Parts: sequence; structure tokens; C-alpha cells
Amino acid sequence: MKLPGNLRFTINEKLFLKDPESSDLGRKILKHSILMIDEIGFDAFTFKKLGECIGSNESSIYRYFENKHKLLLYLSSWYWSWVEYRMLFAIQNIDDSKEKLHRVVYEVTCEVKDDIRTEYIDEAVLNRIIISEYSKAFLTKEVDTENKDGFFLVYKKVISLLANIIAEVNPEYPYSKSLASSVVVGALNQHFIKRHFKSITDFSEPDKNVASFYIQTLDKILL
Amino acid sequence: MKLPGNLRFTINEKLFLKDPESSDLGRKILKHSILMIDEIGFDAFTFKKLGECIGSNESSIYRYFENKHKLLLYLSSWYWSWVEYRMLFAIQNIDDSKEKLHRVVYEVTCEVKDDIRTEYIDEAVLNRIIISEYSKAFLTKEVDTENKDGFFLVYKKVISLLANIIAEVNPEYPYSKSLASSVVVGALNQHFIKRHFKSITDFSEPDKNVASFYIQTLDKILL
DNA sequence: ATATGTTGATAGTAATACTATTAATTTTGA
DNA sequence: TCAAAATTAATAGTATTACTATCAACATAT
Repeated sequence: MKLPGNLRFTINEKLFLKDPESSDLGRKILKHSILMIDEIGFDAFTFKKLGECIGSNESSIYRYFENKHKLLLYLSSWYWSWVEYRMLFAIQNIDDSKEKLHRVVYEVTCEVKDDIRTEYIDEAVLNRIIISEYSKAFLTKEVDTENKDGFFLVYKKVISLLANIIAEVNPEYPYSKSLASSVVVGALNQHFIKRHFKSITDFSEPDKNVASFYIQTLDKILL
Repeated sequence: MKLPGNLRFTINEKLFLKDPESSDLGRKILKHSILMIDEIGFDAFTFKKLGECIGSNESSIYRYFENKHKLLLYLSSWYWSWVEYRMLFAIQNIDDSKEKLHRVVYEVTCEVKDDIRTEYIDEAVLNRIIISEYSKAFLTKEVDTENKDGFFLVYKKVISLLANIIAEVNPEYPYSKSLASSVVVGALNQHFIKRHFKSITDFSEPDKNVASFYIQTLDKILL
């Protein structure tokens, strides 16, 4: 029996000025920024609006995060850490490479549900944010310096984890890394398309879903 | 022998206030917005800066485009029209489905070079913009209304064209549309990763490239 | 010669993305 | 338990952005 609220991840310290998990206000910022970004979108989201929503002040939020971009990077790092955790958990004590691949791919491509072990973070909502906003976190002119600062490390770790299992299933396959990144980014995009560009997806049909598409696809590519 | 500057596409009229191809200033706006967005990024790009750069006035640019988002949609529509044109050209008079697939996938995933038939548009630069900025064009809260207005039609047409050829190669394959969208989006992403996140790509190696990765992958999936 | 359309220049507004300062409140720890 | 330290709230202020409005200058077309 696990207690809720006991799941925590270490986040790159350069992403925040003061640890938001260390205070009530900080946790409120995390919780409600997720809800608010989901509701009005990252572009319309401001610290002023967030302050009003949580009954706090704009300037107080600036003491936790330099700007909303850093906050998005923080939330993203948190998300990918959580995904990595689930991936590692899913392959614990599994020896068969192919089975490992299936489980890991499932974790990284499936529909996300709230994880009750985390009190102030709703993973289902956070997943929607990642789908709609994550690419904005790296599609910037600062990507190279921020990459050097390690802001995308967890994301790349998730992809590398998948790439290693791909290489384990078929050591001759020459594109394990590119294939892994295709799956991770592709899955996010498929979930987006499924909601907004229905004419270019097959997932409207009830018996088809993103996870099984990727599992079947990988089996064919690596056979 | 083709004359340069004779390649034109019809763009959704809701994307502009005054046809930029109809005047000197308009063509300057197209040419230099592409160069400027590539240089400083779409986020830092403003009509004021563009005005200064082309020796014109901010307010004059607003007479052509409502805002920079519409300009990005215009440039994107232009780009996808150009890609569609190349795809159709590449499969002219080809009967073999598999050969058609290879050629079409090549067109949609390869490195882009400037097309000299277009005077004021540098496709190589425009391609970089699409790689770095296109997803920002649809990752917005307005995506559904803008989709109804047909702002993403050409993009979806490119994907549908590929999906149809996939279905032609293997009529039993159940995910032709999702696979097609995976390839189109995936290729953009692979080009980005190749430049910025080298640790999760295999394309650093000289004998590997995005186009052949996708061609080989599709062959395996559809066999 | 006059009407029309295009562009340029200037001004102005509301919102954004912050920074700085000071006051009020809470926490802590000696 | 009282004082010091830390945290938060409130307010003000700045530069930039993303526009809109107005009017003058100029070219063109009839």
C-alpha cells in the first residue's frame, strides 16, 4: 500500500529560483499553472493571471520562476521524469527484450491518467500541456545554450532509454536513436492530430489507438 | 527551358488583407520576413523590425497581414503548396506504387534547396522556418476555428497524398493516415534534432540521412 | 484635373514582461 | 518569547509589443 504524495523528482536547479515544492505558495503555483495553461493555453498564460487565480501576487511568483518559459521547462522536466519512472517501473524484472519494448512503448504512447501519488500535479492535464506546448519549449533560438544547461536532459534520457531497448531487440538495426525519438515525438503529435485534425488520423475508429499503432509498427520495423 | 519566377500558388484569401504577390512592397514583405524569421526566430520577429529592415513602415505591413501569426500561416501554406507540387511532379507518369512511394517520401523528407523558379522566396530558408516554427502555427487555442477556415488544408493535403500512396502500396495496412502524418511531422522533427539534439539521432553519421531512414522504414512497415 | 489607391509618418492605447521598493506577515531559533 | 530573518503582498514604474487611427504625400488612371 502506497501513500499518496510520496512521489518526487529532482529537477534541474537552474530552472527555478526557489524550489516550488518547498512551500505552499510554490505548490499552488505548480498545481494552478498546469490547470491554467491547459485552460487558456501557454501563449495567453501570464504570471499576473496566475497570481489572481491563486489569490497571490505576480511578484511573488517571479521569486519562484524567472519567467513562464522556465516554468514550462520545469513542468516538462517533471513530466518526463515521471514518464521515465513509469518506463523503468514497467520493465522491472522483465527479461525478454521484446516484452520490455512493448511495455516501454506502451508507457510512452498511451493515454495518460492522473497519478494519485502526486498531490498537486494532475498528470492527465499535464500530458495535455506537453502535447500542445512542449515543442515550444525547445523550438527557440536559445535551444543550444539551454541544451548545454541540461534543460532537456530528462527528455533525452527517456528517448535514450527507448533507443537502448530497441538496440537490445535488434542489435543490427541502424537507426535505434532516430526511431526512438520518432516514437516519442510522434506519439505526442498523434494525440494532438486525433483531437484537432481528424481527417489525417486513423484513431477515430474505436479499435485503433496510438499505443498499439506504435507497438505494431516497431515489431514490423525490428523483425 | 523554364523561366524563373513563374511558379505561383493560390493561398487561402483569409490569410491576407492584400495579396502580397501583387506589389513590390508585398513581395519584399514575403522575401524579408522569411529571412528575418530565420535569423531572429518567430518569437522575436515583429512587423516593426521588418519595416525597418525593408525601409518601410510598420503600418504598411499591417495592410497586408493582420498579424504575424497570419503571415506565418501564409508562408506555411505557400511552403506546403510547393511541397505538394514537387510530390505530384515526382510521381508524374510513374505507374509502380512502390516507386511512387519512394519518390514522394523522398520529396517530403529530404534536405531542401532553393528553387530558382521562385524569385523572392528562398525555399532552403523557408524550410528551416517550417522545421522550427510550423508547429507553433497550429499549437494554439484557435486551432479548431482556424482549421475550419481552411488554414491547414494544404498541409493536410500533403499528408493525404502520402496516405493514399501508402494505401495503394498495401491496401490492407490499417494505419495509412497515421503513418503518413508520422512521416511528415517526423521528418521535420528529425531535421531539428539532427541540428540541436545530436545525442538522440543517428544522422550525424555521413552515410545515414532522414530520407533514406523513412524510405527504408516504410518499406518494412508495408511489406 | 480630379478621383482613387498606396504608402509613410506620427501618435496613441492596452497588454505584457518584467524590476524595484517598501510594507506586512510569518517563521525561526536563541 | 522576543527579535531577527525570511517570505509574501502591494504598489509603482519601464520598455516592448501588438496593434489602431489619422492624415499627408505621392503615383496612377480616367
